[in-house]
Amino acid sequence: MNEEAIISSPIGALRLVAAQDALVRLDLPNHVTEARTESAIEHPVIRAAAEQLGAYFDGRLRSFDLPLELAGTPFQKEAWEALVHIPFGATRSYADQAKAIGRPSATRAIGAANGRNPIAIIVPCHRVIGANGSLTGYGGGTDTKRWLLDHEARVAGARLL
Amino acid sequence: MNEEAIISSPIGALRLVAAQDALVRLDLPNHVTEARTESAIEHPVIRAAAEQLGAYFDGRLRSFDLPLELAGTPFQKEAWEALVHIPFGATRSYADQAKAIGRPSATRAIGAANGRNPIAIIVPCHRVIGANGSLTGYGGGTDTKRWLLDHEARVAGARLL
DNA sequence: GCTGGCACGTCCGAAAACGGCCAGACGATC
DNA sequence: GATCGTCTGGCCGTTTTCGGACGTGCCAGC
Repeated sequence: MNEEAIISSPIGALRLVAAQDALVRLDLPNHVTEARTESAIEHPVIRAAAEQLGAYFDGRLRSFDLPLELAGTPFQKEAWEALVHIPFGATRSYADQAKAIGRPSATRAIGAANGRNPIAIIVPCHRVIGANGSLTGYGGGTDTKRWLLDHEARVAGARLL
Repeated sequence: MNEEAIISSPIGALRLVAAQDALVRLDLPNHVTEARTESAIEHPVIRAAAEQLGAYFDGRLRSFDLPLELAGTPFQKEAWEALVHIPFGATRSYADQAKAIGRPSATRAIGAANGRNPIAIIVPCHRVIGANGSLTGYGGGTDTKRWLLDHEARVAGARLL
């Protein structure tokens, strides 16, 4: 029922999964075990996602525009929804995100929800860091988190010139 | 995703549900609340089931041949699988059925599993009765259970003539 | 015919454990 | 004092675990 594709990126192989007409999942390299060779991409949503990801890594794209389908608890959906509104190149603390959804003290729950974000990068859970500036953690590994943040900072900075 | 139809029968309205290319559910009258009028049956599996049920109630069919999809726990699937092997017109005790799947002492669990049989009549949980011959119980009501058993006994007897 | 003990998988609710946290308190260091 | 680690207690949704209560039963014993 779900269609799947693996594409390469500067941070490694990414797995994209689409159901019907929406993207459902984007796994980071450390969760992509399958060493399947890339094949022709049939699914329109996956193809669009692949293209936008390419532009993102090239520094040509700052905000994604894709149909997403986020499966989770009501709380998780709210949390992920809040993530999408964090601008490219910016960061927020878990407390900020908690406030944004009207549950100022649910900071730990936010951490847990972000950890379950099914669509990495596009739903930018990497832009959420500790209130003291530490990276705290990332499903794809903190090194990947740092890479993404550095990348966005670099691109955002270059644009200012 | 699932297609559904309601057909009439000598014991009342039956609800048939099919998913993809297999029958998924058959509800007995006492669980069919909806008073929907019968409409044209589109789904091939539902149509086949309706035809075979007609033949069954007419005494022309003794064993069903339909693609079934039984959703349940491993234990339940085993239990239901055992049901299908009970011949038309025959009865077994819950203990018999328990032995048949290699768990001789799980008689009460068998009762519970039969009570959850999603496809009545076709998966003949009505052919299982107490060790002492009592009907004990039936999702569709013991009167319906008795009707089905009488019907099968009658048809089976007639065939012997 | 009725009663009580036994057996077994499943469901359900409650309780506890588990995180990608945070603010405040406390020393320690410079 | 200002800054920086470290530690502590509290916070919150989710998951896991656990215990008890069922239910289409059966058998022995009265």
